[in-house]
Amino acid sequence: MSNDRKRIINPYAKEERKRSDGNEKESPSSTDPVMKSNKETRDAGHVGNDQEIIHPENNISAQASALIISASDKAGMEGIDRKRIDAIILRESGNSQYIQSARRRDEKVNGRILQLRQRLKEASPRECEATEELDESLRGYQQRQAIRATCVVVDMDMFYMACELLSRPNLKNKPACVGKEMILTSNYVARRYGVRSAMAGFIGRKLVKELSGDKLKLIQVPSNFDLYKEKSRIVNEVIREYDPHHMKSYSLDEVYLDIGPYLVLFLQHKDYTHEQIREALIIYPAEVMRFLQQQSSMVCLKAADQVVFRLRQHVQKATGGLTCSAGIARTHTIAKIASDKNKPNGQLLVDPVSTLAFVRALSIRKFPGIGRVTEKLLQQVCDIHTGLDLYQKRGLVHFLFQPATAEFLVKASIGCSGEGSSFASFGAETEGSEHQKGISRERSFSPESDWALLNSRLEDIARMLATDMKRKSVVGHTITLKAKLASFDVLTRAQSKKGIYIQNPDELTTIASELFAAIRAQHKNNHNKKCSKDGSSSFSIRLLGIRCSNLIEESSYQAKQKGMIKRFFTVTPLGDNKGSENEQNYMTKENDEVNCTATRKLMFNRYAKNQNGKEVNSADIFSTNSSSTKSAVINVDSPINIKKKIKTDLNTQTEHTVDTYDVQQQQDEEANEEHVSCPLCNRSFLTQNNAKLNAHIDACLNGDTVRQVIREQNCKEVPKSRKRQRLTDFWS
DNA sequence: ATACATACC
DNA sequence: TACTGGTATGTAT
Repeated sequence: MSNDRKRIINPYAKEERKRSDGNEKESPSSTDPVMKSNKETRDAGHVGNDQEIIHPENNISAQASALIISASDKAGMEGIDRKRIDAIILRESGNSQYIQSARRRDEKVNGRILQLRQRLKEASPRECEATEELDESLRGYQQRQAIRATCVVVDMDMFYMACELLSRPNLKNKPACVGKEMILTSNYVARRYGVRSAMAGFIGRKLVKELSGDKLKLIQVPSNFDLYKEKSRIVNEVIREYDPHHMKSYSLDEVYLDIGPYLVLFLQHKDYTHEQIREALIIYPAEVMRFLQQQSSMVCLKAADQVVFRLRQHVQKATGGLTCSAGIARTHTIAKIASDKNKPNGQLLVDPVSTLAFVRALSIRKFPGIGRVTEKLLQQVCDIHTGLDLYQKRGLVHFLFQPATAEFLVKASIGCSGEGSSFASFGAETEGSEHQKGISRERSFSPESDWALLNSRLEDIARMLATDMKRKSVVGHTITLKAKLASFDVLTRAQSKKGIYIQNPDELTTIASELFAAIRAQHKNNHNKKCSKDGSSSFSIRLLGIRCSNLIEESSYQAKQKGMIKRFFTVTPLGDNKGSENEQNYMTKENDEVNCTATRKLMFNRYAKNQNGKEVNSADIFSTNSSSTKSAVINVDSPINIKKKIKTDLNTQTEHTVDTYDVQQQQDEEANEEHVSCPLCNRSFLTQNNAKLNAHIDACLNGDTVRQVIREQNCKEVPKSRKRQRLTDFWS
């Protein structure tokens, strides 16, 4: 295990850059303490009850640490005068709303720190020890580790900026960045002045101006995402040749892949050119794992390093000169960390046997998933700063943090985090847990309090989101509205209704508006209570966003919908009240207001009458053979929505009874040849115009039929509104 | 189920 | 002159 323990450090990179961040110092023995007795590490696992690990925030950097973006942890920012930069940032931030909000957030984190310290104080040393059970599971993780380093992360160097530099090479030696109000990325000259991504533009300008003694000015190039997308597409295309099977782009400038299969062909056929390997790779090589295990470790490492070096050259050539950096390791997490080590235009291979030593030497902030806050908590509560600290105090971490968090942290400390995307389970993991959990759109603007204007912005956002959802063919169950006040406080409000999934922009808008109104109401209410004098403080908003989560495939929802509609109508009207288990889900909730079963029976009878007793497959009714009408089906209401409308009708029947059937619409339909009849009212429709049919069914369910059903049910006349009202009006 | 927090680029 | 983004996911209750 120890003979070929060797870390290949960037044998091909042009420049070996000096590092002063202390992460390169010789790491502790890499013999595996998880495997041996953990006696000596146990002692370090508990921070003494009365040990003072509080660092009073007297210096600027500490004060700034959680407040501002002052990462020196970024490539190209080593050895800069961080203190001076932080001081300028703090000063320039002044007392803006933003910085005040950041302070409030930071105070909350400090509160958490105190809370955790208190828990720690009350704990017995015993509780903070690593349990045998924990170490047992860690051994399990380690044993399941991939043996070969085949995971690769390719990260483009200062991507947006580099794209711009292609056409503006003169900016290379001046401090420059992409982005106006918000800096997206900066070049390496600007980074020396502390200018980095996610920094406000005016801060960046001030930094350069001041730190250059007023000699230089930050050049800000507006972003051009079309260009970046195009370059990104080229990069993806190149990288796909190295791993067509699991290559995945994480963002415009980051790609994950596994070169295991490529290595097999590379090693099996030494005479193959890249083109030949690429062709052969389309058929997944069998027994990749076994083959690579049979090769010596050294051979695999060399080959991997060589292949990735070629890949990077390939990318550079194909993009007209964009450089990238890469990490190669046993897991994608380690590869990701490694990709940053020799940036720019470099690569780092972490030998599997050196992985432990590698992660132990890392500052915890380097681990993807440990950000500003977690770093602060770990540092100030547990005195944990490095991967080694994290490992040694794993018992403490388990005691203090939620199980999921603790597991993540401890796995990170032994280099096993994100192991799901390691080669062995890459495919399965990414297929299985790949599905997106949510999708959202949000937009910032200058603080605005005009209600109508805000709502029109909300509608725009809903439309954008609906477009995205349609493109991805997903429908969402939970709708969340997010609003950021002028004070930068963020309020959210969510809603989800059983069995209902949304994609349609109008429905999205409706729900979002309702949620927004609720937020406003609550906010005004709160504010009125606080300021007894006058509650007229305006509700000023600087950001609106909508998010859909609990996503499912559009097609599966369609299938479900069809099934539901069919069941809704085909359940025997004489059956008992219980129905199928599905039906019960949909039917029970509103029994108080409406006798749903009775309603359903009546509607079924109507339906059956119209069909002359012949059973009709609802799928035949609600979809046509046209392939471009996919979306229309979504608009067909689920039973619960129908009931909601019935309920609404009942509640507001006197002034709000709806007749959505449009004369013009009817004429349009009559002018055409091919017709299909509505299952409820028997009116006929174009088969091609699915949207109209669905709109009609919707309207029909809302209007005539339901009204009649209710009338029959209630045995009394429901006054009919003379006024025509469109469906959309009904909803607003 | 939902409000809020954290992280990423 | 102005004056801090957008998207996704996890945690706490």
